[in-house]
Formats: sequence, C-alpha cells, structure tokens
Amino acid sequence: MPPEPPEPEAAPRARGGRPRDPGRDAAIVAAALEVLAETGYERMTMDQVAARAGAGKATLYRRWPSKADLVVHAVGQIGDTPVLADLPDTGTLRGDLVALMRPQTAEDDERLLALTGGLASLLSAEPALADAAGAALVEPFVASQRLLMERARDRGEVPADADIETVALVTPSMTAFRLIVQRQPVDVPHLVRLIDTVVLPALGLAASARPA
Amino acid sequence: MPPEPPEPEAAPRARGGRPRDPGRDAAIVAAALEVLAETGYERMTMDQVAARAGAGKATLYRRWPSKADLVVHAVGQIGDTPVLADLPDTGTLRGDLVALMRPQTAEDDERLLALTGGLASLLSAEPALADAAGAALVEPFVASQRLLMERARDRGEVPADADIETVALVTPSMTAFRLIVQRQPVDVPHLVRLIDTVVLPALGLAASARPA
DNA sequence: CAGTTCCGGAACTACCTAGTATCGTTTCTC
DNA sequence: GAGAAACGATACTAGGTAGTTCCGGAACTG
Repeated sequence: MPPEPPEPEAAPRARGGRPRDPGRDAAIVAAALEVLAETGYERMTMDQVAARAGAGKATLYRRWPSKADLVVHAVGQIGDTPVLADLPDTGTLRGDLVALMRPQTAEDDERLLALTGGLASLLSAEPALADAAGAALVEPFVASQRLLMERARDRGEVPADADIETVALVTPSMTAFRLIVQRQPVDVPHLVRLIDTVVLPALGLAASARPA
Repeated sequence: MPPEPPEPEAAPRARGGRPRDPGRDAAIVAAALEVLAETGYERMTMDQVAARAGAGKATLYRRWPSKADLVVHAVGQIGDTPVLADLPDTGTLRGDLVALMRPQTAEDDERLLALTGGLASLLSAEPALADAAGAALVEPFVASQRLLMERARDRGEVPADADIETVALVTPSMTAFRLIVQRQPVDVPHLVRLIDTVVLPALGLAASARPA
C-alpha cells in the first residue's frame, strides 16, 4: 500500500520533498480516457497511458494502486462535465431535445459512447467499474433527457401519465446501439428523425405535430 | 499453416487414418459460445473452451488456426438459428410482438445479447468479427421485428409511411442497453411495456388502443 | 498387420503486460 | 546546503495465455 497520510483529508505534507504536481493527475486521467476510448479496457496498457501522458509508470502507480483503480477513477471524473447545468429551454419539448445536440455535445456523446464500448466487456466482469461507468457515463445522458421531458410534462405539453422513465432511455439506447453495434455515425438528421418518429409519439405527441 | 487438402471442397481423405469426428466441431463451437457469453472475448481462454468441450487444445487448433478464427466461425454459426422461420401470426401487430417473446426466445435473446456484450470491446478492433457479429447476432433480431411490422403495414394496420426501418431497432437497442449497460433483467412485463409505450405509438398506433 | 490421422491430455515455448525497483534529476522544506 | 519526495525513463520480475509439440491410444485404409 502506498504511504497514505494518516489524516484522510488535507494531508499536511509530512515534511520536505518535492510536492506532487496536480497537473500530472489531469494529464494521466485524460490520457487514460483517450486510450480507453480508442482501444478498450483489455487492450489498453499502462505503458500506453504513461507515454500518452508524457509520464513515467511510477508516476501512475504513485497515484493509483492498479490499472482498474485508475480506470474507475478516470471514468468517474467524467460525470463532472456539466451536461445538466445548461439545459436548453426553447419552450417546446421538441425544441429542447433538438437544441440538446449542439455540436459540442454530439462530439461529447460520441466520445462517451466510445468509452462505453471500450468498457462494455468489463460491465459483466467488474461490478465496481460497471457502477462507476453507469453513474458517470450514461446516467447524466439519460437524466438530461428525463429532465427535459419532466419539464414538458409540468407545463402540460406532455400527458401527466406518460412513461417518462422509459422514454428517456430511447435516445441513449438507440444511440449507443448505432455507434457500438451498427458502427454508424450519429449525426443531427438521424437524431432528429429519432425524436420525431419514436420519442415524441411515445410521449403522446402526434408525429404530425412536427414542423416540416 | 495446417495441411489443408488441395481440393477446396469435399476433401477426399488423402489416404487412411482416423477420420475427423464432426461431433467435436459442434461441441467446440458450443463451448466457445458459452464461454464467450459468460466471460467476453478477452477473458475467454482456449484452455477454458477445450475443457468445456472435453477436448484437447490440439483438436481446436487442428480446425481453426487461431482464437479469433474460432470465435468468428462460432459467432457466424448462430445465424442459422431459425428465428425468422416460425414467426407468430396472431392477426394484430401487438399480438405478434408479444407472442415473439415466448420463453425460449427470451432465453435465446438474453444469450445472444450476452454474446454481444462479450464481443462489444472487439467491435471496435476486429472488423471481421464486427461484421460476423452484426450479421449473425443482431440482424436476425432486427429482421424479425421488421418483418412483423411490414406485415402489419401491408394489411393496413400501420400507416404506409411509418418509419419501420427505425422502429424495428427500438426493441433490440433498448434490450441490449438494459442488459449490457443497465445490467437489469429483461422480463416479459418489461418488454410488453416497451411495446405499448414506445413501439406501437411510434408506428402511429395510439397507446390507448392497448388492452388493459 | 502396417501405416496414417485423429483423439484427449499435458508439457513446453514465446510473448505480452501489470506491477516493482532503480537511476539521475528536480523541487520543495528546514 | 542537506534531506526528502516527486519526476521521467528504463530495466526488471512474475504471471498468464496463445499456440506448439509430444504422448499413448483409438479408428480408419489397404
């Protein structure tokens, strides 16, 4: 076990010595996520991560005791991306859902789902990782959908008895399927069609209500 | 390279010797699919497969030159399961879709999707495997949905302009997502709710049209 | 019966990678 | 300045696994 400071928080540097460079943490986590998305957990090697981060392996293991710990921590960090912070508010559910796919988000989603693909084989092997991945990767995605739909319900646009819990999974599920299984790109027209032909009708909004 | 017979087909046994037991092929493929579904490609070992099949590793390598070849071949074999052969025909689309989940199929689907999960990390690494998996695992699943929906459209139950191509992906996508990402079981009530709240409305069938 | 190929089993080789240790250097505290 | 800890780099250890080879025995051909 590494020489953990006895005090759990705000570890007062025991005594002299070069302090840890917090910038290395960020570089390593970023490199880990990149390699993870590109090659998947099993094929990702610690040497790759170290090289990509411009770090030595010792620097990695000084911070995380194992590859699994590094990945769990790195995946957990993603949740901080403030997807939920600035949700669109256009007045209609369709407007909100379409606005949700601004380019930045589309790239984010693609990266997120590449990560999910890289982790997929682990989801059935490492419970801790499965939880971390679920919470950090897919839950914010689903939650943003759910929030927009609940808001539409609260303002009377969507029937009160709509099964939002289920419908909020449609876009995440079908996007993941398209990216990971079908290996086809997710572009805006595709997402718009998904919204108009599946999501909105499932919420009781006639497909004909969409603009031409 | 193994001593392939010069004639590509119907290799006439060069001369004497014990003939290959075709039963071993089946046992090995079955074992490979089992282990693959349980542990995923990366963690599956050839020793595991050989042990499960009650075979020696030499028997495996006498037939397939590598682990990847065995898996590609095994996955390709699955397509032969005649999912499309005996589709239900109850007169209504909802009846057909619900009938499609007879217990046998539910188990099949779960196994199929466990396989997809086991292969997920490879889908971004081995193109040959990705193609084989797509064709053998998901396409029959999607095709059965599509067929039932096209039949409903042809008899006028569903509007002629319904986006069947897209809606046929709903159940496969959301089932895969639930099994692989959410790690929750797929039971009949869940699938029925999916059909009633998402699939049928997306095809223009009012959710209220469903039986209580 | 002789020769050949298969069989399950097991030992063996070759390689890859997680994790550790060490080196020379840098950056901090006292 | 002296000591301590972190840094990148590299060499090293330990374990696991793909793929090979050999064994005794079985099944086939001629």
